[in-house]
Amino acid sequence: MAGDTRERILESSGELFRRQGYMGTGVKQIVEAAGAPFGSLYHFFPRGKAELGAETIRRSGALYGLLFVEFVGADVDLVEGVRSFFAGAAETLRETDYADACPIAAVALEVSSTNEGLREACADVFSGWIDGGVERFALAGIPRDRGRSLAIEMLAGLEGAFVLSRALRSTEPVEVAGEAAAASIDAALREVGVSEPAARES
Amino acid sequence: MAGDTRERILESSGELFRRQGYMGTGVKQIVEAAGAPFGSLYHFFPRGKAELGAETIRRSGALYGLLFVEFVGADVDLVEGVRSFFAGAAETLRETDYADACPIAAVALEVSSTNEGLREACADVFSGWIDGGVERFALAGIPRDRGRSLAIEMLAGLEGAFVLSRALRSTEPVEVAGEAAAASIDAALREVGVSEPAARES
DNA sequence: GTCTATACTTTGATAGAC
DNA sequence: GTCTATCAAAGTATAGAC
Repeated sequence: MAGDTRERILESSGELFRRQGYMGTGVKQIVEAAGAPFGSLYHFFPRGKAELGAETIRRSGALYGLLFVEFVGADVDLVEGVRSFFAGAAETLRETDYADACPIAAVALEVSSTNEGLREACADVFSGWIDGGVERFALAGIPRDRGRSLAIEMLAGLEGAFVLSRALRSTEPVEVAGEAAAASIDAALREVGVSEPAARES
Repeated sequence: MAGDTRERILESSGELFRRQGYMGTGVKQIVEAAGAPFGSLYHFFPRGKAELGAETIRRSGALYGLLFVEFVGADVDLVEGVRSFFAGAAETLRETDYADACPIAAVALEVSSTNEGLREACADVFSGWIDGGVERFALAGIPRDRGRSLAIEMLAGLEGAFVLSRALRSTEPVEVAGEAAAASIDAALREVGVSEPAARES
């Protein structure tokens, strides 16, 4: 089908950026992993690595956002959903030998001070994730200003835990961060006056 | 004095790795920033960039650990010390145009799956930071097993907030993470039965 | 022992054959 | 339109002058 190799290139670059970052991944490595001829990259992405990088960040970011919705949909208990999301992240780390964590964090840290275009792409992804969290928390009755702090706290805990877990080769940080996030959300629900979290949502 | 250029090289590589990561920083850029002749690098670090990288990680990590002790020493209130540490991190971000955050996180994410030697160096630094946190918390009466979770939670919050703050060019995540860490530590102190946190420590 | 000039490899990118 | 062969530049590392 048309656009197939283009999609495979984006998929490969996503996996490689996640593991090695932007600067640590060569375009030759990307096309090889995608099983695509070298020239295809510049056919589909005329502006080269920078264009591919920006699109990869936005695509990977959107997909990861969907993963969160899958675990913490409007139909499941918020706190339990968050718990299972972090548990799933820990499981993925174990299964991939601590390679697959956040799809864009490595790139974000590399480029934030050196490549404005890619930095913006990362910022847009993070902003979208935060907004998504705010909306989900609002469904559970948490006001948006409180929800924003909560979403940032949860996301920061997850991102930092990924850094630690990958370096330490242990899921402990992700597990600890998951419990912390669950506790904070639970506390916020109580503040708002939801004694039984599930009640309001079902 | 002897060893001066060697120290300057380590200092420059530390600053550059912090901003651009390991793969994004060339050895030529390092010696230029250090004002050192190119050959000096291989004189002081015969095994090249990898050796320099490992030593830079351990040195930068140790220095950053000292910074934490400076803010959260045994003589200051634990919760207030943590608050001021995060506030100082936010101030540094603003002052450096969101460049100076964690000295090793960018490197850690890049190398954890591709360079075992550097990954180990990062893991040792993170472990040292966590242990330092556990000890400081123990001084405040928090049991070591609880203190370990607390230290990991605080560090993960900080690291993740750095990722977000640099990409978003906003100190909001670091401020939110600081409040969250302070709240968790405060809660842990209450669990342990310290109604007035400062009392036990002074 | 310090450093400059050079070697070798890999990188991102392109021109042009099909 | 798809891809192979090649280029210029930047990367790390080394050899050898002083």
